[in-house]
Amino acid sequence: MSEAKYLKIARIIHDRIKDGTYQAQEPLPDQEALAQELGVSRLTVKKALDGLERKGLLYKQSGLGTFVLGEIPIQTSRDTSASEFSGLQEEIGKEKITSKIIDFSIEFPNEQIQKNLRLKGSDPVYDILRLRLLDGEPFVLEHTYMPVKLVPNLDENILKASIYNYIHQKLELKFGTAYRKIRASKATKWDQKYLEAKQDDPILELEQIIWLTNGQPIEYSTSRNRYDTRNYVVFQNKDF
Amino acid sequence: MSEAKYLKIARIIHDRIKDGTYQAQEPLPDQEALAQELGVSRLTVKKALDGLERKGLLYKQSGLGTFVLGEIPIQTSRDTSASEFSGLQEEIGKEKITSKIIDFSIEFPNEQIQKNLRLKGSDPVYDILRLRLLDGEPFVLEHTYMPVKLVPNLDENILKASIYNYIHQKLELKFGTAYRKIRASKATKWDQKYLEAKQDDPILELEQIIWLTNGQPIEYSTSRNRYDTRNYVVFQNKDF
DNA sequence: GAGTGGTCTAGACCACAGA
DNA sequence: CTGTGGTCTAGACCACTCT
Repeated sequence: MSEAKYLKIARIIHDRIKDGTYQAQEPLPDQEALAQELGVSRLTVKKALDGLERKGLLYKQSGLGTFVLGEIPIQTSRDTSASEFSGLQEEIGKEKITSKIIDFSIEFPNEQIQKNLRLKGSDPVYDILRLRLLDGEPFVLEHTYMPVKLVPNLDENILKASIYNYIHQKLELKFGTAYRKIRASKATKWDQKYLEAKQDDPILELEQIIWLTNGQPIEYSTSRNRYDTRNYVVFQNKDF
Repeated sequence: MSEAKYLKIARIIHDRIKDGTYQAQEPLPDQEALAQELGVSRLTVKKALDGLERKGLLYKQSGLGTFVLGEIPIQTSRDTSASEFSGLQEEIGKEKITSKIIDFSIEFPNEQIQKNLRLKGSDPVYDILRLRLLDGEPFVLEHTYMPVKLVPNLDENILKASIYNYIHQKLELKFGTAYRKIRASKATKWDQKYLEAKQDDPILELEQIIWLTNGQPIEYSTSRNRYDTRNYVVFQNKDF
């Protein structure tokens, strides 16, 4: 089975919401009817609907039905989901994002990095400082630590392209979970130099640890964003 | 049935992780064994584990087992989940949070508010500006719009206590979904006055729309946080 | 009472990891 | 090959909403 049925069903219903077959604020056919129509069990339909509910496309009311949520007024195309694993290139587009390597070295981790990446002092890490540019304009300053043993043979060509592509496609590693902390902070001298932030410009900072599906921490990083070009978005649903 | 079985099972396993019965990085008993022990079907156990996985307590590896993730190094008690509906009082504690009402009026909504709350121009809204203090120190400046028809009889006593308590317990309304946008911005004169922010202090801003379980928007609000006392946290899991 | 979504079961088969 | 989690089914009962 190449793809789970419930994912196919979810895509079908997703498409129907997008193309207007199911209208905003209007109810979908009930789960049993969808199950019949699509040739699966009701539970499989429910699982598909649960996924779409988490994504914010619909909501369910026990006893009443399943409804299309409709457009979210404050949502814009510039919003960055805080719940995605994709790198900047996949998120925004390969053509638009370029990277400048400011620093790239291999070192032994200090105590904080050891703790965050669950390493010994003798396990070397990459220490990567990259400036990411959007249409040639400074966008994000990323400081990334990764264990060398998990990401062998990292080089400048990969850094200039996409680390995530290398990890996912070449090394075939999969991200499992991430803990992300978002805060505002003052512009440092580096922000002023590389992001071309003014001294009193705020910075939107994201600090995160990413784990592989096998529970190993693979990345500890800090992203400093220009305040005028980026925000993070969270969609929250009861129960989830 | 007062509470779903899978929620009880989840709590039991949660407790076992907390009290060290299941150790970090170690596997839990397999789903079938847990099902036998706890007297439920395997699917019910899986549902409980799925919930704990979303919360970040454990991760699963198909073919291998279910493992305890363990402590998250960068997590602190000050972290505010960006995925909760609770108000400040429930989050931080009734004793520590006080509120000062800066402005409280009823008005007809402008176009933006009409769109965000899905209202007509003739549907009045509350326009509430509150300063929330933590241990007497300025903490968050909240600007909230709510439809009058959904939240009748709001008054200053409620605003000084907890709006969310009133909505949930007195009106018995339930929040269903929320779309939250987090950004950094510069301190305005109001931030300087009420939050006692300096002119060049950054502000951590959260803009959100909250919907009830029946799909009606009940709140559009903007929270301006002092940068040195608050951050938002997102936990992300593959598939979820 | 009728119709909806939520939960739960027993049983089956699949995909995947490791010996 | 064995053991794990992932998916799927058919059928059942429950809680909830509205008429």
